[in-house]
Amino acid sequence: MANRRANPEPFTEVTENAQLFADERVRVLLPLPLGEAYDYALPPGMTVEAGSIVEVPLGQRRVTGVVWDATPAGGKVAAEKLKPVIRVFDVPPLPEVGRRFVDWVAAYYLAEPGTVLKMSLSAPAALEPPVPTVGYLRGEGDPEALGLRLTPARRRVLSVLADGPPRPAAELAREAGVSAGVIKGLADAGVLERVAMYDAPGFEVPADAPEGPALSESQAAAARSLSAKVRDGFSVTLIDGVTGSGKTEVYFEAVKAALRQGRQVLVLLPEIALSAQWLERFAARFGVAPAVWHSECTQAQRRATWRAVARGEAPVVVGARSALFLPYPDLGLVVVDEEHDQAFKQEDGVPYHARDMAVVRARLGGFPAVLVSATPSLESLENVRAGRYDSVHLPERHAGAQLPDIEAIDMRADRPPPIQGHGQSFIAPSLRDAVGETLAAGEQALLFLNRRGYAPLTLCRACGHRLQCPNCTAWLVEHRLVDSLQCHHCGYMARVPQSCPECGAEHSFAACGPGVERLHEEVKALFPEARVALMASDTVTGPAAAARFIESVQNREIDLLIGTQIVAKGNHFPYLTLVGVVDADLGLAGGDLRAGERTYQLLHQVAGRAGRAERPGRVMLQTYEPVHEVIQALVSGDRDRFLAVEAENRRKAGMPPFARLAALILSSPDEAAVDAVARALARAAPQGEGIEVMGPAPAPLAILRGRHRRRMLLRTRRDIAPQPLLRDWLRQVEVPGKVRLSVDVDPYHFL
DNA sequence: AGCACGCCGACT
DNA sequence: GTCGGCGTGCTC
Repeated sequence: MANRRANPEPFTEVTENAQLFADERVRVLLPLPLGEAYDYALPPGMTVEAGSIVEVPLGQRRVTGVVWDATPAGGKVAAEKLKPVIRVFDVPPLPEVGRRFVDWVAAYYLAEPGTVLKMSLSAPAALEPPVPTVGYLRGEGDPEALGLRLTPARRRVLSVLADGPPRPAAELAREAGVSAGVIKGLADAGVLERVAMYDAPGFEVPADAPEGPALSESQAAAARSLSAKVRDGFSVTLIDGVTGSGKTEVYFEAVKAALRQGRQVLVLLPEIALSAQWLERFAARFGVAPAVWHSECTQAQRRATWRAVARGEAPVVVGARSALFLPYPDLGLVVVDEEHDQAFKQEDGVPYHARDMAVVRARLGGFPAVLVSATPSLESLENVRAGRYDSVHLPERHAGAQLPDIEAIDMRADRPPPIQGHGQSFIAPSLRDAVGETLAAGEQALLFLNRRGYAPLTLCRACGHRLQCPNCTAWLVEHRLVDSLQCHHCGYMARVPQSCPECGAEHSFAACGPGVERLHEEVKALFPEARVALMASDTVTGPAAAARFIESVQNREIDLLIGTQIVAKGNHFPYLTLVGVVDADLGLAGGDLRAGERTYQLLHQVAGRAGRAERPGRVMLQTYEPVHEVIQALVSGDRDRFLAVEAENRRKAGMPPFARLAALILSSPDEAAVDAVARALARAAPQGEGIEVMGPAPAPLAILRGRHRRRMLLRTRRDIAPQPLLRDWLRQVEVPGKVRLSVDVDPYHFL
């Protein structure tokens, strides 16, 4: 049931101390890639202030923009050419700190300010006044005096309304057990009064939440120190603690401290859509649900949340990275949970890193940022080491549960035997036995394989032809569940052909290597009795499906779960005691800068799914390289030594976090045109002490969506900001329209 | 980002 | 002869 309230909704007050513009010229930043704010004429009688959200004409259309800074002196566009501001929206102005943040992000990532602003204006419907529902109250009119017969139905309506708040007709009719006609009749006669009702945001989080669970000494100390920081302006603290060490409980105390100060709190999660468990935890602690913001929110939810945030009526927002750009009037704490997660790096649109920008937002707003992880990023650890960030260690596992025992299976010695009728198999005998024992004990097992579909490569046995994407330099992956071939890079889909497109041989395709669907097949052959479920992004479509899956595992309706990294994210399965990582080497190939770090983080997180209740967990890693430092680190549990080695390798190689990188990606359907621009860029490359340019080279995905791609990499010493170099560099090179040049500052992926 | 203006193929 | 394809370019 929606919360409603009868107080008037519209926002009309003028912000205190606001500098109202009386000039006839205002600068308006539009959420478009225009390079700069445009000047508009302010019609007589209309007043705006910096941050006012306005509608202006642009060419043939009307767009929403934000009055950006103080009135420009003069301006380069002649006053006669200025078009007038059409209207000012009746919402609070975008706060000063939010505007500075947009400018900061745009400058850092060399993006157009307008494209960054677009992320702040992401709920257009929120700007329009809400449409009220009609509510009914007991009115002045006396039924007797009006000569109205008090039928039992009418009497029930009046008695329902006697005690309380106004209700919409449908609700009132249901409560009183009458038809809508009775209510309408009473209202028309004047016995009931009609009032406008607005959906209340319902995001209020009490500042005096009940006491949480008892904290251990170290947790309590950490909580106290974080809570104290909430009063002390900007700081960054890394909470570094293993799964189950109570990190969430600790930062909840900081949330509570910020709420007590009357300030807003933002918690960023990597994939909010999959974190129903986090929301339950929050609700259990604070008694209410927080405002939620992510890409899967409906238009109505976005509208309500944006509005509530802007009006200061959403004390706690939990969201994906884009929640950083909401118009908080008084943000007082930002928490980045799972701070190492690469999902915080946005790759399309403006490529920004939400963890880093959360720190920037905290600095601009003068409040603390808290980064949380069981496997912190090397960046954050280096910031701690250098004294830029504080850190809090939460060593012990809470409530006596044991860390899982991790072992490596050497696949060279413990080879999976072929299965009749299935060809290759991928589960080593020792893992198979362990799964058998686990199921026999009535416990659950998870087989983790971070590869969607049936097989990563399909080829023709007759001629060796490999099924390739027509638009990309990538193999097509067969998805048997939906009977299609898919490109995981561009979304291309096709039916599996009957015969080889190259040699025409019939039924000649052979699957190479495992995907989760193929693993599923093998598992069904090995454990025909087990109830098996497959969890991948194509079987889990959206948060509701994810919640159903998780629930069925928790209810023990499933014995054996097969999943991609979608299962790694923060789900708690109390009866899961065995995790088998089918291909622990998978992420290590390819020579990516962060391959080792990422694989360690992912497998550590997957391993954490095992044995979280009172049952001890067991984790088995299938590997062809058991001596690899990542595998060794997981098996020995010596995370810090691994990170030290990894950091030392990066330092020696002159790579982040000990240097700065920026990638240039050129793309065009016309290969010659891309190469011409690449050569021109190479000629104009910046030079100097501590500056290095690599490339151009074909990108690892040399053709993506039909566009030829070239990469260049600028590397600078940590103390040299790459942005001025990049700006200077790009200014010198003419880029024809059909060639796209994008800049990725602090790149994470090297595709 | 839209939307218009602008030059080349299949249709009333 | 027009309707319409989407390639370039502008929007205060």
